[in-house]
Amino acid sequence: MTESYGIAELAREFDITTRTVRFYEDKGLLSPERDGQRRIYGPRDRVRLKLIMRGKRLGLSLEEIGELMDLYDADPSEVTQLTQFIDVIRARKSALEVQKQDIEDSLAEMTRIEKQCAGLLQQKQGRTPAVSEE
Amino acid sequence: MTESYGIAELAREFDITTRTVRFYEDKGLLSPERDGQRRIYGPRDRVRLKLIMRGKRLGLSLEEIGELMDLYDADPSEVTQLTQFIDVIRARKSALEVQKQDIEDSLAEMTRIEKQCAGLLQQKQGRTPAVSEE
DNA sequence: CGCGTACTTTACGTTTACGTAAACCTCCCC
DNA sequence: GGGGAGGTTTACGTAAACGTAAAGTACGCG
Repeated sequence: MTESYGIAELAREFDITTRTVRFYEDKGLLSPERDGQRRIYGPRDRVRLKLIMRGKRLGLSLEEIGELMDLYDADPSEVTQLTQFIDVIRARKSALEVQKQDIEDSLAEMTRIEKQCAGLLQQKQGRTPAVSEE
Repeated sequence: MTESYGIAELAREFDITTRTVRFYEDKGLLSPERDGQRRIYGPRDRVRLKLIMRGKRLGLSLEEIGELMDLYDADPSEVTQLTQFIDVIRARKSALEVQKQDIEDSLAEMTRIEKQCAGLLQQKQGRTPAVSEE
């Protein structure tokens, strides 16, 4: 028997609201089974939700996330589809490379500022290790 | 004499609308000079706009971008401010590290899929290197 | 049976990040 | 002096991603 979850359970795990989970379903990103009127989520939904959260952290829209997940489990049969498919993936990849570069630039700047601050702190504190009292 | 730009000029360079540029000003992210009623943008505004665009590519909100830019040119005088400042920067950095990891994971997956596709393409095309004609 | 807990649908509200339109300057040029 | 070209303010519109509230269903329990 494959493991399953209720909506509250899933929401708790990913630290989102049940409203959000239903919203994602509404947008076609999730498609849980039903037990009567209740939603039953399986492992596949969990994986998808994990991908959604990662996509959000990367700043993707729900629509983009959906397209990406479609890519993940599509298997293109035609050769022309296949080559188009590869093109899409390469485009997505190079977008990610740009983003990665942006991150590295940002990290470098912040590290620079951080060190600068550390230097200032040394100066200012110098012979003042405690919080002025005593 | 320091170089300056009109709003349309700046908008063109960053491939956004003038509406957007004014909107950023409204949100306090830019603060151009004025020549009569016209806005005059200097090098500082250009740099800021570049930072804004990078922030957007990283999925940050305009508010977050503003806070970050405040960090960039703030210089905290008090020691307590300085240490808080460093904490904020470190938090920001670790968020970026998470994002970087997300990107690397995504890149890995997409590369996997890409290779899988390339393999399929080899199979299907096999002895059909050209586009059928000739 | 009534109560609580968990879930459901329906629907209007809210924030962010602009788009789009209207109506008004203002300088330059023929 | 009548246009443009480029800029301005004011203001209403919109898409995305949920929040929030209302009203109903379904189940287990003392």
